[in-house]
Amino acid sequence: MQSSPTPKPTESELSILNILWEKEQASVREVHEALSEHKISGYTTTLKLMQIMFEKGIVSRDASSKVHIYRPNLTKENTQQQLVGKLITNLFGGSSSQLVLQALGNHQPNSAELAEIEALIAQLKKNM
Amino acid sequence: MQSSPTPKPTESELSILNILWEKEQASVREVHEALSEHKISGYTTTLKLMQIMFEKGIVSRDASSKVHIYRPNLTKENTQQQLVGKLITNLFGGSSSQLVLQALGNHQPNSAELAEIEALIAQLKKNM
DNA sequence: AATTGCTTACGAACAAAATCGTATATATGC
DNA sequence: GCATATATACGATTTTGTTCGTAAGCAATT
Repeated sequence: MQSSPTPKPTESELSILNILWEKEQASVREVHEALSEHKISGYTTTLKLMQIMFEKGIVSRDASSKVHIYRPNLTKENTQQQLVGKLITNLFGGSSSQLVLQALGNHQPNSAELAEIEALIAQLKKNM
Repeated sequence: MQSSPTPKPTESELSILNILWEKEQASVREVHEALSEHKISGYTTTLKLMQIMFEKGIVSRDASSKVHIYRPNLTKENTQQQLVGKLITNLFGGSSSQLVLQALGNHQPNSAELAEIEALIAQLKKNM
């Protein structure tokens, strides 16, 4: 449809976005806390990253109180779509089914998930 | 099982790997030629990238003749697996089915591909 | 042997991302 | 009012990736 309004987030930015998506909104402190579960880096590093994301337009923030509150500007769904699309193009020769086979083969879903996938496939076949 | 022996290839490196996977092996000139279809950059840029990939262990090369012949050290399958796994972890909360639904929903496969996917699903169900 | 045309080697410049230290503002409790 | 704690701002550094210019080697042709 149209080109992406914001450039692809970096890996660090993605980590932060994941937290913002989960919490809906958060202060730098909260993000940093959550981030620290998996990664060790200074508070000001997280701060700086989030400031840069703000400059890039990846997040917005409410600066009306001392503690700024950040919100994601990208939806998780759009970002997933963008990155999956890139992966399909760059590594699967544009074939989504190749990606699907790869994903299913190496990360077995449970039966409920399988049912969901089957339902979607049935849907797709109906619309062909 | 064990951590990745080679670090994740960059995007440029991935472009080169794609060509090497297709050709099985190639000189810098051949890679550069193929690369030029999509991207414009100097010959020495491609050369340098491939030299760095060699230093990183991503490719190996036969330097016995003047024109060095490069080969990929990573298989396409392993690299796909690695990157898909990362995507599932980083962006789909570890749920492969979420990725699959996303991929199928936004990049409709044809009926032959659908059949392939259904076959794999049948296989998976049998083994549960 | 000199020129031409290709090759690799290598350093340098540039850009982007990540990290952190320090300065400064502000609110709270004494 | 002052000290303390916590916040943002911002510059500096480091690391990684990308790009290219230039040098040097080598083979073939003249």
